Amino acid sequence: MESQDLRKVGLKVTLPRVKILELLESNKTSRHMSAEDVYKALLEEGEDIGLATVYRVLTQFEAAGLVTRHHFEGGHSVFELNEGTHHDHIVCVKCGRVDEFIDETIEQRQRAIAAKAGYEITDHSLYIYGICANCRKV
Amino acid sequence: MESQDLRKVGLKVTLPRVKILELLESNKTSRHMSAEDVYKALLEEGEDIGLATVYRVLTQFEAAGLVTRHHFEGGHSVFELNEGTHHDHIVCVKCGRVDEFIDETIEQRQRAIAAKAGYEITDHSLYIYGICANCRKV
DNA sequence: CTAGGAATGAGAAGCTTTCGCATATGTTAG
DNA sequence: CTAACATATGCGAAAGCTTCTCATTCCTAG
Repeated sequence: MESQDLRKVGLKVTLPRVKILELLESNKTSRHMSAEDVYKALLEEGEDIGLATVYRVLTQFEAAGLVTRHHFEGGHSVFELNEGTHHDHIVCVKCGRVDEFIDETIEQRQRAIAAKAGYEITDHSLYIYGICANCRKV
Repeated sequence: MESQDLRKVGLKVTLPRVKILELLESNKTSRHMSAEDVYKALLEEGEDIGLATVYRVLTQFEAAGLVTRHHFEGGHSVFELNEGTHHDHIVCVKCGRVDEFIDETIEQRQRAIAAKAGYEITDHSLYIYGICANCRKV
């Protein structure tokens, strides 16, 4: 029940917010969508939701911890539904395949490094780029 | 001798390219400069180099492997002179300060993760975002 | 030294993202 | 259940960063 999720994080249950959350949860397209992707997907469903609203809602979702914003190359952001567990990404530079992983050792080291440098961590991003098994076969 | 570096990578030796390379190598300001930073620094030196040229030159330097482009939060890029050694970054989200670090444990874990997932690593990027000691004082 | 192709500068244009404001929509008290 | 209020939306305009266009200027090979 999405509306509960929204209420829980203190957001009014409005049609755009519900539709966007449904879309992200439906996972119809990809787990990683740009604001533009979301906007177009909604249009195709016949939902008339403005692009500005998509941005606003995604930003609110991010603030509420429902989604994570990734800064990919090309100067635009993509959003990904949070499903409880933090994870990092390993991306195939040939086919675009994305795998996710978690490594507690790395997490620990990051915290240690930040502490030593005098930073209070707000976020971090780790991307490994490589060629996946499939693409190497060819 | 910068002009040699430029010739080596197949770029004509022009005043803007020399000045920008000198600036990056002089390390006068910071190791990590946005195009705007470079533009302003050149203006202060009395060099009348257009912003468009700065972008063009930095993009060419990137293609030639002289600099690396980083995509930071906030939607802008910063450029860093390549000097052989790999390192990762920790960025202050308030003041934009950037520190660098190397952690062999993390490097090892990354290699292990990639191997397990069947990837052959080509590259990786790790950014830690946080608030630096200075900004937390305020 | 000269000619021709490449690079530059200035401003316009493109993209993503945000803002402002009138209107429409949830929510809550009655 | 309804009404009144605060909040969210939609639209267009605007802001920031980056790229493009094109006339002019600058390297470099001959």
